[in-house]
Amino acid sequence: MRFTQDSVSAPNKAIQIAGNATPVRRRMSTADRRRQIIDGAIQFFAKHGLDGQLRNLTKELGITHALLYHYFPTKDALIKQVYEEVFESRWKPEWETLLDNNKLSPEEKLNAFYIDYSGTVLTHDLVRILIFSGLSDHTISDRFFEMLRSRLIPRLIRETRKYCQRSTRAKPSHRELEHLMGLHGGIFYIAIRRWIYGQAIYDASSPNTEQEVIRDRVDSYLLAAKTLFTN
Amino acid sequence: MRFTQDSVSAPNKAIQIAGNATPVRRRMSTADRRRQIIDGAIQFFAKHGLDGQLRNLTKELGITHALLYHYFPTKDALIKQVYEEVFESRWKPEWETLLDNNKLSPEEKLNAFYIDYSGTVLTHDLVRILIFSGLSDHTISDRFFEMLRSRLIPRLIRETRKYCQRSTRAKPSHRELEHLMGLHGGIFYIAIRRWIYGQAIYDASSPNTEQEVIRDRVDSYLLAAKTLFTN
DNA sequence: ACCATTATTTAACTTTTGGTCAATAAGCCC
DNA sequence: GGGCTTATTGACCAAAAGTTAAATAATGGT
Repeated sequence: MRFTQDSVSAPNKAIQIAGNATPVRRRMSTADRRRQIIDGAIQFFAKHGLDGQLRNLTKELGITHALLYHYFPTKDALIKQVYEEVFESRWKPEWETLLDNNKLSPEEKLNAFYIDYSGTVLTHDLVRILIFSGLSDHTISDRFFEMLRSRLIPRLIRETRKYCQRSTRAKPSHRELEHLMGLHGGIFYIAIRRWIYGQAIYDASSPNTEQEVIRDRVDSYLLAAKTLFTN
Repeated sequence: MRFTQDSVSAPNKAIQIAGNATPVRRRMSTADRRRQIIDGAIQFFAKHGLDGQLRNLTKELGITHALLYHYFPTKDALIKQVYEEVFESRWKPEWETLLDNNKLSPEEKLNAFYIDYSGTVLTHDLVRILIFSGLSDHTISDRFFEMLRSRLIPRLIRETRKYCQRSTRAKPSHRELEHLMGLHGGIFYIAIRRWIYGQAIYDASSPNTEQEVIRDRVDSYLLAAKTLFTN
């Protein structure tokens, strides 16, 4: 009886040899292996930083580090690919349509947006890689923040004004922007504490605490905006 | 005419040979050289991370990397020293006495505290090293946050309650703490944008904008606290 | 069942980098 | 000015880590 890797339990997962048995050389399709490497690299670099050693990464993947060079000419190329994947893929255009939806109130929009944003962007891999990037060259963090600035911030300001019943369409003032940054940073700080400082923020008891926290943040923001910017 | 380094413009600054002339071997006192190395290391590690190469650090200082080992037995020893200097030395006990001062109103205290905190803690070197530490082992960030948690947070909560005219002395609720974290994170985010993302936040026009921003943050926080926690 | 393709590995090379040590010479004291 | 102390250097080592090249062996097609 022959054991091809395909007939085994884990169909197309990495081999992850526990240390014994079937040191069979597994041959994946280029696309699959590439995919696997990138996914592994994302987690790996998010965890150990961009200085993480390729030999360790490939060990986790169950391949030789030399194989990496069959798929990526250099470490930097791999890192660049990781950047692309992590950021390009997680930006949701729906956020913009959500914030433009006329059927919803400003507070509903802001709450919904930040809850979803927190779930998809403020994630272990993305936040850490974002920070790693920020600490070295700013290329990624710049690009990411630029998306924020051009796509989201204007809409968030607009909704804030709507909430305050201000009808102006003037360019956002420095003060308005900073007030928003206060909210944004307050929410981002949740991710910092969790993924950078490694704090366990919420007691396991209530699973939806994060949403409640975000709601409080958003409500506080709007409330304060009203007194800061009304009349 | 002989050119001893002393007779030259920069009296006790590093040599920083531009590439030519007087490759004179300069001999400093142990204390001075040590000081210079530590100061340089703080900036260097803050900029390039703890993985920065000693040879580059010493090149900036104008010395050989071997000399470093005359002052510090190992790279870790140097890093540890950097930690000590940056963190141990910048914590102000005055913050606690300020927040305990009965002559001041809660809003005055919070404003004064966060403005000073921002000026001494939320600084290029400290913030970046803090984040670098958080990304690798949490030893430093843990220690730092613990100071915050035990010394400052209780006082900040107390003042917030005082502002809301709540007389309870109960253990801060999760919600109260998170509300405070919203403020704290909002202010920390100023530092993130500036020192991690490398953004130029304030227009050069008004030099005291940061204080105004912080004031707005604090005021918003207190305002929202009133409606969140009153009655 | 065999062949051609190419994914994968083995083994090497090179550069980087923390660390050591004997030799050198700057500054101080007499 | 001569000599002592020790700050400073140049040369070197070994391990770590990126990169390359040739050999090996799955896999798919015929």
